Amino acid sequence: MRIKEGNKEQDILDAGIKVFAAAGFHQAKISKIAETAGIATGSVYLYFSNKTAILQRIFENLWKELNSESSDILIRDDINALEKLEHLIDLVCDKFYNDPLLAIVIVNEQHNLFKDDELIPPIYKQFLDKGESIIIQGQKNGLIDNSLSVKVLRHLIIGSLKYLIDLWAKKPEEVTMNELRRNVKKIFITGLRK
Amino acid sequence: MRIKEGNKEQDILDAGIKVFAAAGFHQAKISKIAETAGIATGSVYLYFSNKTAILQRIFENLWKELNSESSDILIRDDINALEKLEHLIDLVCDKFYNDPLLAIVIVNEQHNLFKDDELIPPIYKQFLDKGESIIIQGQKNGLIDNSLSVKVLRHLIIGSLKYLIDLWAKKPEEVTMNELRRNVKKIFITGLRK
Amino acid sequence: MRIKEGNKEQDILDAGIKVFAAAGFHQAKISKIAETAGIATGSVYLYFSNKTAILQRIFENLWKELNSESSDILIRDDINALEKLEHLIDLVCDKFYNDPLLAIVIVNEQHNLFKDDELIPPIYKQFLDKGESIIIQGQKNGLIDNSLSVKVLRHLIIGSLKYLIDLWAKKPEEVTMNELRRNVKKIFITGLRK
Amino acid sequence: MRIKEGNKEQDILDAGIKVFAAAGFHQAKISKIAETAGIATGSVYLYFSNKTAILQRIFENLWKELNSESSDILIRDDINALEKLEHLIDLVCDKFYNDPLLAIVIVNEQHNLFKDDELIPPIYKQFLDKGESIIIQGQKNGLIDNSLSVKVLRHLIIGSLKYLIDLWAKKPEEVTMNELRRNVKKIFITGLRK
DNA sequence: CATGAATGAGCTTTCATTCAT
DNA sequence: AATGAATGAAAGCTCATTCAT
Repeated sequence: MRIKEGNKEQDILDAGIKVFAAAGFHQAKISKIAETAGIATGSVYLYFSNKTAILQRIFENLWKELNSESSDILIRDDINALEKLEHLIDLVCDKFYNDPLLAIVIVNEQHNLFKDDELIPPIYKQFLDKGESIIIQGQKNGLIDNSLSVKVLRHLIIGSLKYLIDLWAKKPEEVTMNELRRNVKKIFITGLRK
Repeated sequence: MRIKEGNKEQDILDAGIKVFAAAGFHQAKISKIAETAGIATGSVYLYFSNKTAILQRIFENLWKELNSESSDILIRDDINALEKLEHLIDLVCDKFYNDPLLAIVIVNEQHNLFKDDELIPPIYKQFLDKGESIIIQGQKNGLIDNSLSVKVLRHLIIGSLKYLIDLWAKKPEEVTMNELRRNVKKIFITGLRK
Repeated sequence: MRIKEGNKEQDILDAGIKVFAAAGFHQAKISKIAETAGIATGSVYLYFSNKTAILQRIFENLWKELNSESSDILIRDDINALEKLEHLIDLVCDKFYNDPLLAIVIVNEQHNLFKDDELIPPIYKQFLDKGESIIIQGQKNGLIDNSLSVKVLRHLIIGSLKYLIDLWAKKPEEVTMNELRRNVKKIFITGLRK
Repeated sequence: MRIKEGNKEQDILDAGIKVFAAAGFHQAKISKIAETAGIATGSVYLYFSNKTAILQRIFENLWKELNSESSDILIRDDINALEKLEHLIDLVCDKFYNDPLLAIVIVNEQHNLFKDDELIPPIYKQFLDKGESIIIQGQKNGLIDNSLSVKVLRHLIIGSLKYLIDLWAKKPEEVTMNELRRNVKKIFITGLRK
């Protein structure tokens, strides 16, 4: 039998990121993804049940990674909540800095999954919960203004980052990742501090 | 009088907002927009050259309106830059508060236009420039930290607002517009202040 | 607007019979049906929701017609049950004699509908019921052997006719319709008589 | 010994009957047949050149068996033509009674072979010829009406049986095989007798 | 002989856009 | 201007068949 050479599943995910980033989810053709991955169209369906499943897995992998790495931040007791938030921002910025195409896909195509609640990987919600728990911790310790809504805050931070990262990924000449990172931290940390 | 024709064009735009908000740009059918507007499918093409043109006009109209109203804020000399920014945030919040469906469309479908630079209405860039000039003014007057990047800031504010407004439009029971507005102001104004 | 010329729905049904007869339901391509009907592929879907719906309508139309015409036979009081059966056989034979392609479709593709009970037009069951009621009448009047099962009989007659009509439609040189009709009547009527 | 290989071929045929009966020829997947047979998909092609060949062999085996067994009936001189026909009917009924799935396949999928004359196993025609020769014998001996067409008769009997057996195989609760057998014999034998 | 991953042609269905009326 | 029937290109997905191991 023909043995799987290399890791075709990963090839498809990589190709998916490229094609989704370039064309958007709906314009992306499976045949183009297959071609980019160097396999036949039909082979895509050996690894993923449909186009959405590819996008879903891209998301899942990203948040699984970020969630895992953020766990280390969460449990540290040598830094306070605001410093933890800074690390969280760094985590996200670093991830996307190393994979601009992934950034574009995440920012622009996330809503294709969010229309159907089932498609949102639970791991994503876990990641958001982590951020939320840091904010709550900060409020308890008097570092973060108690009058601020946790729900609003977590979306505010995510939203800002997403928008900026998309800007950076599409026009890296207009803003560097470090500049972006520094500004975001400055605003949020100063703004959040009581 | 041209009221009748003018109305029909507006009917299509209103229908477009409804249908785009409900189904997303790519899933939205022209036939559904026509039906919602109370006209025949083919008649849509008497007013708009294609589906994208409808979305484009929705954007243009929004930013035209916001741009026009923000002019009044910009020229006031009785308030400082930070207060002007507060008014800008109010302007945007009020607009979307009165038209949640529009909010959903703007937030989720904007990237369908941004893929092609030609499709971005110049008026949108003018609006961003207004915000930028307020920030620069604030930096000159020593109200806003000079080390912050104007370009990053303007996208940061827009991005945050967009994400939060989308949250509010889709799940108004989770967060009120006033809560949202208060939080955003608190963070940005405190964060921006030197 | 473009006005419907002719009867496109009927054109599609006629084309469907031709193509289903030649290629079988599963091999039949919608594009071929459209071509045969002289319209564009997509236009088929203005009249029928899918391929199965075309087959379904072909069946429905046939049995509607046969059911309607058999009503006249059923209510006659100048002929007995066996004579009524003879007329029923004539009815079916005449119908198919005038439309051999329809015969092939009915005989060979019926089971594509019968897999899903919902797809069987109720009118077909009504037709079978008519035949059954004639047999019961004949049994009551002592013309038909009481020991024969009505259920078996009605399927026996239908099954024989279907098989023979298919033979005739595919190889008309091997057997004439009149020969077929005469033989069927002879066997069943003599066989059924007490 | 070659038992092992012989078994595998038979496994595929048995699996084919199951899958064809359940899903129909066109919906039946080779992979499903392989799985049912307990072998790999590709292995099917070591024994059969394609999907149609499996169906073809199922037919061939059936008619080979029936043809062989009917030879014994044909040469008997202790019973007349009508009694021989009765035995032939019993033969067919018994065969299907012991293999209802086979019955379903034979009845519903036969036309997939009959579209191409080459695919019809010659042995099938030999079986029909046997039936024909019995009828001719009966006509010579004055037991069967001379005015009846041999060709029509042989198809009439086969067709009736097929349709009824399908009914029985699919809804055994509605009619027993013995009831079916009794009815068929009664009608044909009485109907055929001069 | 056996495997099952890989192939890719093929087909149904959708829908933005056109155009005859 | 208005209509809505008609168009036909386009793409997701299936699965019989192949073939490298």
